[in-house]
This record gives sequence, C-alpha cells and structure tokens, in this order.
Amino acid sequence: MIKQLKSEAMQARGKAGERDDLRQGRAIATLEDVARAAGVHYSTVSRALDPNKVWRVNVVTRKHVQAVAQRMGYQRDMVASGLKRGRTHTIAVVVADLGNPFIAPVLRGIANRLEQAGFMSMISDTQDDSARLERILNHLLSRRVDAIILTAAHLGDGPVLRRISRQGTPVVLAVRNVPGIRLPACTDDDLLGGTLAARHLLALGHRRVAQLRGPADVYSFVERGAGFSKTVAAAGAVEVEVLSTGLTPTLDEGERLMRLLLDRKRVMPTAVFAHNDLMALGALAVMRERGLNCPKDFSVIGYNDSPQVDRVMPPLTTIRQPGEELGRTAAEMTVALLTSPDRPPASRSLAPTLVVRESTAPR
Amino acid sequence: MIKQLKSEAMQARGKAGERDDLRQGRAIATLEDVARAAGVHYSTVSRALDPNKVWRVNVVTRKHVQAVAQRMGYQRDMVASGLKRGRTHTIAVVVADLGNPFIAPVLRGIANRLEQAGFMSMISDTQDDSARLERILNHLLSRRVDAIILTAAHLGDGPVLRRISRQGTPVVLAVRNVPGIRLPACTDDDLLGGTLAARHLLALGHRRVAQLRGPADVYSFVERGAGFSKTVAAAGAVEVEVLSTGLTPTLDEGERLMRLLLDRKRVMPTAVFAHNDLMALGALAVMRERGLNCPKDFSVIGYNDSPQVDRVMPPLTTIRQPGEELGRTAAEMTVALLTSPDRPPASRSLAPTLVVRESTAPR
DNA sequence: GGCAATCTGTCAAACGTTTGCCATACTGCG
DNA sequence: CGCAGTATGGCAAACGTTTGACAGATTGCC
Repeated sequence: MIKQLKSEAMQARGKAGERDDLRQGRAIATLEDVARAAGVHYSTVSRALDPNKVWRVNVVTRKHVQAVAQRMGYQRDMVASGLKRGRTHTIAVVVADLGNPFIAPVLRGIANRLEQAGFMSMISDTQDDSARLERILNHLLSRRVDAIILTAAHLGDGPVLRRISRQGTPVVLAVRNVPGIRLPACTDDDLLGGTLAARHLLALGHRRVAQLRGPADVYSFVERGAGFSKTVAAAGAVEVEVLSTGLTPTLDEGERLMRLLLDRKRVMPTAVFAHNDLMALGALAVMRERGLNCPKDFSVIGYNDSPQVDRVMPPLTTIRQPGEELGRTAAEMTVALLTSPDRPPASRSLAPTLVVRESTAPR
Repeated sequence: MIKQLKSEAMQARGKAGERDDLRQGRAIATLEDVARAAGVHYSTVSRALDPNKVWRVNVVTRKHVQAVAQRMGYQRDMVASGLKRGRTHTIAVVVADLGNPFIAPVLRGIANRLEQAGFMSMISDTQDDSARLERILNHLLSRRVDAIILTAAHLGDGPVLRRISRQGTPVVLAVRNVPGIRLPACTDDDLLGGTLAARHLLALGHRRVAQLRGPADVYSFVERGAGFSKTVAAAGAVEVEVLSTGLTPTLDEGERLMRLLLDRKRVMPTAVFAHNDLMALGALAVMRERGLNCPKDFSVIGYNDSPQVDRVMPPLTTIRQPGEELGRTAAEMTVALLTSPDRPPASRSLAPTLVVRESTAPR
C-alpha cells in the first residue's frame, strides 16, 4: 500500500522535478529539490547518496533517488556538508616558491594521491616569507581544511605549526623538515645528499671547494651544508668559501653569490656545490658571462634534479630528490593521519641519489 | 544602568573567557564563545567584527568586543560564513600544467592581486585533460568558490564552461581563450605573436621554416600557427612542415616532434618555430644530441619567455607573453566581475613582444 | 493472533554565521 | 513632561547538510 503510494508519488513528482530543474535553469539543486522531485524526504536523499549510510534505505528507493539526483545533476554542497561534519575534504598544500621547477613533481605526486583518496588540494605560495606563512595558515584554519601539507617550513616556524596542530588541524611536513618538532614529516635525507655531493667532487680529485648555500633558517640547507662540509673536512680537503643567501634560493641569487665568489681576491675553488639547481644554473650563467668554462675551469653540482636541468648546457650534475615520490608519500601520510588520528604515521626519510652529468669533471 | 551592568559583566566574563580558551586548549573559538566572554549577544560580536556592520554597534562595545576576540584568537569560520552568505572568498585557479615554468609568474600575479582584494586562490591542475577539467569544475562548484580563473581551456570546453557560468559561478579565461564564448578573457594576442615570430625569421633571411605546434584544440596554438603561416606565405617563403602534438606541449614532446622533423627524408627547414619554450628546449636538446648547432644549422624560436630560458645554451629567442601581468589583469577582471556582476568587464588582449637572443641567426 | 524484532523513512536539532526585525533606552524638541 | 526619532543590542530564522531519535509497517515466531 505504502509502496503503491510511493511509486505513484514518484511518477507524479518525476515530471514536476524535471520541469523544476529546467525552469530554474541557473540555481544548483539542493537535497530538498531532489527530495521533492523523487517524492521522498530529503534526509532519505542524503542517506541514499552517502555510501556510508545507504544501508538505511531500501534498494528500490535508493536506485530511484540516485537516478533522480543524477538526472538533476545534484552535487552535494561541500560547504554545508563541511559545516555539519567538520570535514571539508580539502587539504592545503603550502609551498615556498611555485617558481622553483622542482616543486611541480612534488605537487603532482600530492594531487594525484589525494585525488585518489577523494580529497582536493588547495595550493598556496608563501614566497618564503614566514609572516605570509602565518597569514596563510590562519586563513586555512578558518577555511577548515582537513589537513595541511607544508613544504615551506623555516626553523622558526615551530611555534606556529604547533599551535595549528594543537588547534586540531593535522600538519604534515614535506621536503623541508623542522628538527625537534613532533610532526610527521616526509623528507629527503639532506645530510646524505650533502655527503654524496662532497664525495663525488672529492672522487674527481677536487681539493678546494665552495658552497652556494640556501637560507640558514631552512633545515634542508643546514643539513646539506653540514653533510658536505663534514665530508670535505674528513678528506682533508679545504672549503675555501661558504656563501649563503638569506632569500629564496633562485637563479638570481645563484648569480649574485657566484659573482661574489669570483670577485674575492683569494684562492679559488675548483668546484662549487650549489644547494639547489636554480642556484647552480645561476652559477653557470655567471661563468659563461665571464668566459669561464664549466666543467673545465669549475665543476658545478646542484641539488634536486629539477625537470630540465638535464637539458641545459652543460647538463647539470646534481643530487636527485625523488620529488613525485616525496609528494606521494606525504599525501599518503596525511591520508593515514586523517584515517586514524590517534596513531600518527612515522616520519620518513627518502634517500637522494647522485646523478652525474657533464657539469663536473676530474681536476 | 545598563552600561553599568554591561561593564560588570565584561569584567566578570573577561576572566572566565580567558580561562575558557585556556581550558579548551585545542578547539577554536566561535562567535558564541567570544560573546560569552565579552558579555554580549553573539550577533553583536558578529557585527562588531564585520567592517560593513560595525556602525550598528556602539564604539565602546565594539572596542571591547574586538579586544576580547583578539585575545581569544577568534577567527571567523569561513565555512559557516560561506554557507550563510553564499560567498566563500575563495577563487579557484585552474591551470593546464604546473610543470610549465611559464605558469608560475601568472599564478603569482593572480595570487598577489587576489590577496590584496581579500580573496584566497585555490589552484588545481588539469594536466590538459578535459575530463579531469570537468571533474575539477564540478568539485569547485560544490565548494562554492566565488569565481573561477581558467588558464587551461580547450576548444571543446565551451559547453561545460557555459553550464558553470549559467549555474552562477563567474568564469574568467586567462592565457587561453575560447572563440565565440561569451566569457571575459585576458589573453595574449597569439595571432600577433605568431606573426612576430615569422617576421623575425623572415627578416633573418630564412625561406624554409617549420613549426612545432601545440595541441590543435587549444585556441592559443591555433592562433600562433595561423599568424605564423600567414606571414610566411605572404612573404613567399615556404613552410616545409607543421608538426603537431596532441598532448601537453612539454619538453619531451618537443624532442619527439624535432626528431620526427629531422628524420624526414625531405627538404630541411633552416628555422623552427616552437609554440612554447618547453618544446623549443626539446628541439635544442635533440639538435645537440645529433651534433647540430643552433643557431648555425637551425634557428629556433620559442614562445612565452619562460623564466630561465635566457640562461640556457644558446639563450633562447622567444616571443614574450607578459605572464605576471596576464595573471594580475585576469584577477583584476575577476574582482570587478564579483563587485558588479551586472556589467562584465571587457576582454583584454595584451601584446606579446619579440625577445631576440642567440638561438636565431641570419641565414 | 499476538508480540518482538527488523526495516525503512520522517522529524527535527544541530553545525557557526548573518541579518531583518523588534524592543528598549536614550536624545532632542515643543 | 510627553513624544517622535534615533541609537543600540537581542532574537530568531535562515543557509544546506547530517544524523540520532522515533514511528509505522512488515516480518518471523510461538
């Protein structure tokens, strides 16, 4: 009897519904619209459309509701849903510099993995500015993102990150770690990376080397520098100069530092370790401009193995960070954290590898 | 009398409030928490914190409420606000390929301008896939973004875009236009760009040229190709080959196309116009690999003037698109559209310029 | 046939803001 | 002093979804 009534209602409303969504033309259908069109209560529609709740609704009602919803192009309103559930299915990804080509594969790794898990990623760029980072983080909190993947951490960001985390938004560090912070992190082993760079140059016979360092308040660069210096010292070679930028390590900064290095009136190194590929490219540009040949006059080694550095002249020897994998793993950890918040995933450190090309040569 | 009571309440609640937010430690303060702490109704707090409504609340109450809110670290919940107001203050930026270095300045231009206007940008990457684009757009609709800036349009995307737009979310096109669509767009004049490229090569004396084209279903490439071909033909020179990629025009695609070109057993061109810098870089790489010299054997001209193409070997001659300005202008138009939706901003076309470097030489 | 158990759908109260409307208190004026 | 007008704050109904509680109907069982 009820079923009878229901199916009549279904038919009667079906057409009305159809007319409805045509009539409105612009507005987007709500649960209530679908419910009206399907002849059921809107809570039933909500359940019929929620995989975790479908068992509460009869299979024939469910099919019918789903069909109507489909036909009307219903899309759950994530804002309302987010308000009610406290979950927005959005994960923020904060990067230091979108202009660094190395970040693209990381982002791709993150986005693909997150999408697969039903999340959307929302990317912001801090331009390596901590004040901006804090603004962005507050904004994200108020947007109620489910989690934050941060690839732009500076050493001083600990307190802010702890606050965010304490306020209930999980934070996962990627690429750049912050020592001593109790946050899951997925990074490259930069100490090892620096070591590899040094070993390579030493193996080629270089005894006088220099560094073009990234900002001292980014742990990755601290580690790269430390690994490099320690290995060089242990071999009894000499580090003639260590130049640091305080800014985002871009190509321009690489040029500036390289000019500084060449302009010194002291003993010259025979090889240069740049803390990222962009700075290495800058160094190369300055050398070209001064008529110096790489690798004849200087060997140059970069870091990251960014896309395209294998195509420049000379193809760049570099330390490869597995960008996409770093991103994928960070996303993985984030999803794990959201699934079981009680037991946070262990931090992971991926091994970098040496990629020998033509910018380094025996001394 | 009332004032008396209120200020007592203020003091009494002040401490309670302070204890409150310390006690909870993790949760984030709501309007009601602040109201309780300040001894007023939460609607008053809402008004005291909304620049457009402050006039409704007495200056002393306002100051007090603002102080309490500040102290408690209150942040308006944008999700709830978005639900109620229908405005999320979030603008989605959809790009085709984050791996293309040209997009970074565009994004920077957009983000800076939007931030200045109080919006946040949310970036997604379609990987030049229309199906993915549609998924992303639907997602964004359900997230209720205030507007969408699309730099990833294909010719076939018209209907989808019209639907989105009809459903009430403004769409602004940037970088890539779609002819005949009634949507504001801010693009580069690609027809002129192609023309400039051709003129430059012709002026250098080249009479046999070839193109490495981007996908035929992206209007920018259609235009670049048309401008180039027309100019070449008008000068009586010959276009020996036009090779198209169907995929995202990356460095790899550039290499593939260049190999195809060199492997033909027919008359060789003396100059190549690549539809973007990435493909030009690919062409350069293949030439190097085959022992050919640029610009001696072939001149190569790219498009975009992406960051860093002035530093490769040889520095790339290219058509410069003003990336940051394109982004800034698109953002500008979007803000305008949101401010006065009735009268949409006129589309704008920015002029590209020729940047001569060393990858082109007289024949 | 009566009763418990199960199944299915409806009701209504949240989530945190915003905002039109109302009530009160205060101001100025005759 | 009475009254209109204004300033200020509270009330409560939304926004669209989710979900615990409930109710009516059906089933199974003795």
